[in-house]
Amino acid sequence: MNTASADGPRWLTDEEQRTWRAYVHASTLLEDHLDRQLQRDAGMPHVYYHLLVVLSEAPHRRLRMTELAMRAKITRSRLSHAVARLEKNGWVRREDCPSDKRGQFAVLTDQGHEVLTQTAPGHVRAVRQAIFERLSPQQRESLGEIMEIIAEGLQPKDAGADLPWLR
Amino acid sequence: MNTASADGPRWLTDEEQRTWRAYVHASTLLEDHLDRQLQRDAGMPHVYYHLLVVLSEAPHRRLRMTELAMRAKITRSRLSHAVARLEKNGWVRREDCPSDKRGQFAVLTDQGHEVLTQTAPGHVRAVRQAIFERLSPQQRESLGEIMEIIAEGLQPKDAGADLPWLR
DNA sequence: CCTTATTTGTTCAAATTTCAAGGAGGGGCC
DNA sequence: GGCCCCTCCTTGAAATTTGAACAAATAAGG
Repeated sequence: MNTASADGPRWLTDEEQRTWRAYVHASTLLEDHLDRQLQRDAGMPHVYYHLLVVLSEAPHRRLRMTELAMRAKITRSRLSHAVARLEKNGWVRREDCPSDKRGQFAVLTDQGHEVLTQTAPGHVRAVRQAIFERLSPQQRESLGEIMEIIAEGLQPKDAGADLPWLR
Repeated sequence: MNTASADGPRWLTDEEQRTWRAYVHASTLLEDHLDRQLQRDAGMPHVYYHLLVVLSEAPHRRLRMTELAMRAKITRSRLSHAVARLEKNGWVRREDCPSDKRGQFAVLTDQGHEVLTQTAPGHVRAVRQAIFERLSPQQRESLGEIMEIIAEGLQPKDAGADLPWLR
């Protein structure tokens, strides 16, 4: 007595309920945990750290603002503020785009790269301790598959042109 | 050439790397998605909505602030601000605790309960579409187990007395 | 060329979150 | 009672995020 009503607002089964609750708790605690760990050791929240990571993997460690926003799954507005803050820290630099006068590149500075290499081990350790060390091989595999499915569903995988999820 | 170095900063395997990235993307997109859905349909972000849900499940729809903070996995400070906001909306009311003059109860008002029943179906639909509809039965089961493990690891399950994770 | 959309990135104000105190009450102990 | 320590919750300021609005530049069509 919990599942469906013809077409009405189907509820969640008890197990789905439990699963959803567990997800919310885990993701809340984890993001909190990482934010604190990184704020303490790297002086920035997880989102900012992730921006540096994405930049570090890009060719010449630089990316157009919009591209960076897409890869980090955040809005352009949020990115503008974030980059402004990271720029003050000297970890990122802005550069004009020659071919498009509207465009801006976000560039990871040497200093930014340095912070990354200094703090990456600690961050990785935190992630490993929180997740991988606790899961069986099958669970590790499942988690990856599941998260890719969820992410794909929330983001038009054929995006690039239209990005309704980018506001 | 990616796993370990005796005791040094072990990295993540390529697969762990992919999994972690997928997790970050999925959780970011999902939280964003739900925040927008609820902000639009219920006039509040997901965290606030969750507070109302937790209250609605408590006896007499009331909980001590600290207890509510623990169940919602947020800090007391954050909760104070949140309840102040929900109070302005008329969805939550504060009440003094008779037995402990320091204590406060957060009580879900009828109005708050009304908002919840009105918006719950939409929220549930969003969750179902984003997660359960896309996963196989095995995956649904795995997800629950995995998230419970992660949550448990991040939160001293025998807590109640000491809550270092609560700042 | 000109006009009209679209895209790019920023900015402002409001909302939310974090972090460091702080006020007040409770409880143990002498 | 008096003292000390801990808990409960709030507060204020700074940091971050959101959402709407905007200027500039580009693209598209005629």
